[in-house]
Amino acid sequence: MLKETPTPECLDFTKACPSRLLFDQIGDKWSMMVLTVLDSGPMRFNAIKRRLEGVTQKALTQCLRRLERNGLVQRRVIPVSPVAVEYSITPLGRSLQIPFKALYDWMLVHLDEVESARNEFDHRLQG
Amino acid sequence: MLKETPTPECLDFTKACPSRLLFDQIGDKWSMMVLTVLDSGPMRFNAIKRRLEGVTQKALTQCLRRLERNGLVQRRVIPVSPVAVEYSITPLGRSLQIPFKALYDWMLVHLDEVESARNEFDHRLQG
DNA sequence: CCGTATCCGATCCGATACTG
DNA sequence: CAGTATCGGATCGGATACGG
Repeated sequence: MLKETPTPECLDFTKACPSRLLFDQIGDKWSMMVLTVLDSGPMRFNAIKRRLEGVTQKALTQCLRRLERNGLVQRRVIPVSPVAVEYSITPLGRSLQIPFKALYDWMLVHLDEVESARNEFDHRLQG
Repeated sequence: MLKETPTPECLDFTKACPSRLLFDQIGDKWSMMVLTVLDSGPMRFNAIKRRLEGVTQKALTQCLRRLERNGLVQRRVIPVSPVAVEYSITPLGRSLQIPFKALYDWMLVHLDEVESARNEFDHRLQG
């Protein structure tokens, strides 16, 4: 399975860039909000669902599975009837909140700039 | 256009969460790598394309347009023949690199943990 | 309550062809 | 060189129905 060797100035961002391995998993619509919700404490499935207005059961299930698979969330089945399932954030997931909050804060600070850039761009297309 | 009022404990993350307005725009496959590449200096279209192995012309064009629209990248047409187009990172785009690098560094530090969590999860499904 | 299974339309994405 | 236009397959995402 020989691979072509990229030239030195042609870094293979596709496969080598570690950020891909993260962004692919948590850059989706709900992951970060789920982690934020769980950061306040363990919560059951439908409780999370109620906090994320607009999420469907399917989407939330897939999201929680992926977070669990990546070690960011823990799933615990409580054997009562009907069954209860409690989700909680792991230490790994909690540590991710730090860099994510930096991104979140950047957005709060620069949202106005971004929006005016969008308006200007969209206006140039019309004018 | 009256909206239903969410209960206090039911925050409307869908529409109110500012992180969505950012993640939707730069959480895609190539945006962050484009910004990283441009962080080293202005570059022409095909030069960027060569640095990002695997990107198609269509994907790169769309990505650069979106970054330009959000004020993170500037596009400059140089009127020679055949036409040359130079892309450069804006101060706004450069400032985004700071929180992004925090996320990138988190990944470098915790990649092993994430991967072993994945292996364990995938193995539980089989076993 | 907490899912899984299925269907189906919308959307993405790459490949290809063409243009100034 | 730097795009635009178009097409078809793959994938996403919601709605619905059903099961432990």
